[in-house]
Amino acid sequence: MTKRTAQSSSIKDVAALAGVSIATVSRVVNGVANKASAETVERVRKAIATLEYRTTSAGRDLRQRTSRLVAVLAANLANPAMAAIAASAETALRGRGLVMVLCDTHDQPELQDEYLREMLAQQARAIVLLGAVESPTLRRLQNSTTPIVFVNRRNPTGHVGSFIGIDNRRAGEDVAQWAIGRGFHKAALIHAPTTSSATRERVVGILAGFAAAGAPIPDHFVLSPNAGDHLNLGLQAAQQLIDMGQAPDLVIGTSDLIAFGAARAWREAGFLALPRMIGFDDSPMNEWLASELSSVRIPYDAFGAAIVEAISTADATSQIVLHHRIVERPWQQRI
Amino acid sequence: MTKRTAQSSSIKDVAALAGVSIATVSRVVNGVANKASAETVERVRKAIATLEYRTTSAGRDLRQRTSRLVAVLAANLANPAMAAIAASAETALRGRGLVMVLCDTHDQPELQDEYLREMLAQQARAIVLLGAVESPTLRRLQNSTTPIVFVNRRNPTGHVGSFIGIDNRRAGEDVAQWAIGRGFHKAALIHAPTTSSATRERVVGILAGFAAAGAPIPDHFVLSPNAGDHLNLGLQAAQQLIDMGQAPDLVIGTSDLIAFGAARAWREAGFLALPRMIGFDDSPMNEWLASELSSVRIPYDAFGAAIVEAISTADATSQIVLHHRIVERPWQQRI
DNA sequence: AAAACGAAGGAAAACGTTTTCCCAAATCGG
DNA sequence: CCGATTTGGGAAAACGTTTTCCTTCGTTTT
Repeated sequence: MTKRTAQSSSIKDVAALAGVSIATVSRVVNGVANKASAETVERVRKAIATLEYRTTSAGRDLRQRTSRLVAVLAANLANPAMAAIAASAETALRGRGLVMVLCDTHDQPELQDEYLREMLAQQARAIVLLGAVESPTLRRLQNSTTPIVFVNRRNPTGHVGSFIGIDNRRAGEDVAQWAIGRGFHKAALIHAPTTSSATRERVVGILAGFAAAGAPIPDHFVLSPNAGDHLNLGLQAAQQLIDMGQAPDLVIGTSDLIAFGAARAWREAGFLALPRMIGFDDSPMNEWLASELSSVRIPYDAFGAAIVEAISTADATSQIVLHHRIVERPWQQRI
Repeated sequence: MTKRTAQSSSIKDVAALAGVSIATVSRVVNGVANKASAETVERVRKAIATLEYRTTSAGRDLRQRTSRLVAVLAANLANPAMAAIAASAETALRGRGLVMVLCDTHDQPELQDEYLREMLAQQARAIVLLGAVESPTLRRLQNSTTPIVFVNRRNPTGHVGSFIGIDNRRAGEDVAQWAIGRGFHKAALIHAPTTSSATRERVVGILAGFAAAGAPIPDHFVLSPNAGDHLNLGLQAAQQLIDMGQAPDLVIGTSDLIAFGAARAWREAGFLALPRMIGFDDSPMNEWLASELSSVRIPYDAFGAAIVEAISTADATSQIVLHHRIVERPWQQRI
């Protein structure tokens, strides 16, 4: 008689069991004030508990023309720092009743566009670009009503958009000061292509920092191969340095991955003593896996809250600056 | 006059523009045969392109009582190997028009339950448990119609469920054989709690392998602390070994993270020469970051396709065994 | 005592699809 | 050339919500 399938129950079942209309159930669920007496609320609550009722999101989304989904489009999930930020975002979003959909754009404009379109069709509540790349659909999205948040890298289309990240220029300067203060005088800088604002600002900061101290990095110590991911990029740049017979006393990578790649070059070349290295991002695994790499730590755990704040506020140009700090790891001199 | 807001267009707009009914549009979109003439299809196609129409998922989901969402509940996203599997899953699912929702359960039953309930309310098409843990809701889900796939770890509730992973027991035996073949005779085994089938089977395989060769690992070389994550677990176990004055010539960890933790213990204790180590999983980063760790490689890239296959088939007990192989990395003897 | 108001709650519309019935026209089999 | 089948397509129901109007009381204000 009653629909007793394995299917979960709907608001109608709850209404029937509680002896009220579905409107009332909805209002109780959503906590609308002054719309139900204490006893009614109680009865509805009990019915909900009995039937283990949970709002079906499709119905809600359809009616409200929006969903609980928040798209997080990450440039590279293989980067543990990005994965850590994504994890932080997921926790924070859930705290607000939102669901994270995570995609890896592999830094490819076409893939990013495909995801953007798909997420619009899903009526995503907001879109978080964790390392955005310039692309047509992104450009067309500027005047959409869907909140877009740029994390780490600024809006690459030239328009100003909501941004969350550290002060990269300042971080670069800090690294330069740190290097000078520690007495390094033959630093090499390996950086990724400056298409991303993060890399660009870091490079500018580093060079400015050295220049201000009267110790500029010579041109032939600044390398920027354009091949492949950051790991291979660091590898190739370092091989180039080695081929040139250069022996820097410090290698600065604009990301930790670059530093990892560089380290591999020296290892493979058979060097026993690697130059000291410093990178950016400092993933949680560094403490365990890269115990000799110093790094500029970005506060991954703080990103989640910042993202939630950014998508909650109506301001599409809000800028949230998170604080970085240099994590210096001891240098193990091998005998 | 016409609804010309920033909102995206609906099936009605397409129908109007193409001069057909919404039913026809729907059929064209979904490729229903024998329901529209070639010219009609063409007209509808053009209208769709003009309006940049994309099906609103809420409407479809509501009608079909299911969604395109596939929930992936990972036990620990900080583990690069899990992140790699998740990335592989995402790509494969997208190829089938499905959307991945990624959650981190932190190996906690309560959190896993919370996610399970949420995903059921979302009418998730399927649920992928990437490292499941025993929990009440999971148990109650046994007779649900939603496909559930267990990856890496088998169904912890005792019921048999769809499984994807390597042959862990066999992998354990392979490691034992490898160790014996390489002449190690003072191996230490550090393993996580055997609540997970993966760990359990690996341990059994390893011990059986050594025993079969007449070279069993002595009890006091088998350690299984129960504190914290795998990194700390490895650290503590290794510290214990060091405190006991033991100097194994090989450390076997049931996961790479355990090996990383163990390595840290020796480093922090000031040892210049670490014991050789072998772990399980072999994340893509190992090649760069852990160039001396040998490991049993699981084929991360193969997981995506396997997951798609598992959730497509009706068989709720399908078992997909992926092939592992030992990646041996050279041992750099430091002078 | 009348008027005004707030509280409690129901009826019904609307959201965008898919899909089941229909029906008309065209094609086919004999 | 007639009945049967196929092809092409429309009308409308249904999916599960939220929310806008109403309506009915009971209470407060004049």
